[in-house]
Amino acid sequence: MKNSQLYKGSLNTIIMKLLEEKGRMYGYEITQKVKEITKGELNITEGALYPALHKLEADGLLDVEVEKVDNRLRKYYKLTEKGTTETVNRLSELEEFIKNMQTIVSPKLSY
Amino acid sequence: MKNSQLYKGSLNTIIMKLLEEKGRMYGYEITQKVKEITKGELNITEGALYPALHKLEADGLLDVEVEKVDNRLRKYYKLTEKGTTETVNRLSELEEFIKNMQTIVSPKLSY
DNA sequence: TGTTATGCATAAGAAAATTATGTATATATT
DNA sequence: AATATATACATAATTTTCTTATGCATAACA
Repeated sequence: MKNSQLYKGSLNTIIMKLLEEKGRMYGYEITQKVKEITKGELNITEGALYPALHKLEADGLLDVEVEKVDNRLRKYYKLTEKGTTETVNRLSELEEFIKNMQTIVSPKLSY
Repeated sequence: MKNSQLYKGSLNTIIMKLLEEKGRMYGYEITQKVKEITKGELNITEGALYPALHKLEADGLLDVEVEKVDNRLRKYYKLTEKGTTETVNRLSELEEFIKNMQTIVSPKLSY
């Protein structure tokens, strides 16, 4: 999704967090939202996004609702109950991950 | 390297940062250091570590010195000049990444 | 009328990891 | 003495995740 490979593995967490916040979103909306939040730094490609959404759905973490807006198709995704539970876990993992990476970058008095 | 897939893509940066700090380290030492820093949360597997070290060396970012300690082989790695320069870039990318992920997790007043 | 934006999708390939082995020495345990 | 754990390296097969390229279709803008 970007030149920096650091974002590898974080796409699912990003999607789930946004859905937790927004309630429901469609694919293209997610790419635009992330671009906005990161001030253009992170551009999620369709080749990464859509397979990710399909997998999350197949795993029972997301539900889909298809709607037609302005004669164009939109697939709205939202978290299932299972997905909501899983999001809590993912987010605490993310916080731990960030803490650990910060410790590695700026070791302070830790080691 | 762990159950959480978030660490995917961060291994090279971790290695380079540790080498920048320590001067030189050998593979096994890196795994132990990371385990210590992250309080057991991040366990770098050999299958990830050694190919990563070999690639960094092949790319001219690391140099190796082989030593025998206690009748056991050790391969000490250190940053080349090119590697040191590249580490600066990687670390600023990491900081940007962390900032972006924090914004996504806790949106504050940003959007 | 051609480009950009919106909106979805998949297929081929690359990159980076996991999992499973393999070799070898040193130390601790039973 | 035998066995398990720790130290220290390595690679091969497979999987996960992403990039790059391509495809279809409508809307808006220049």
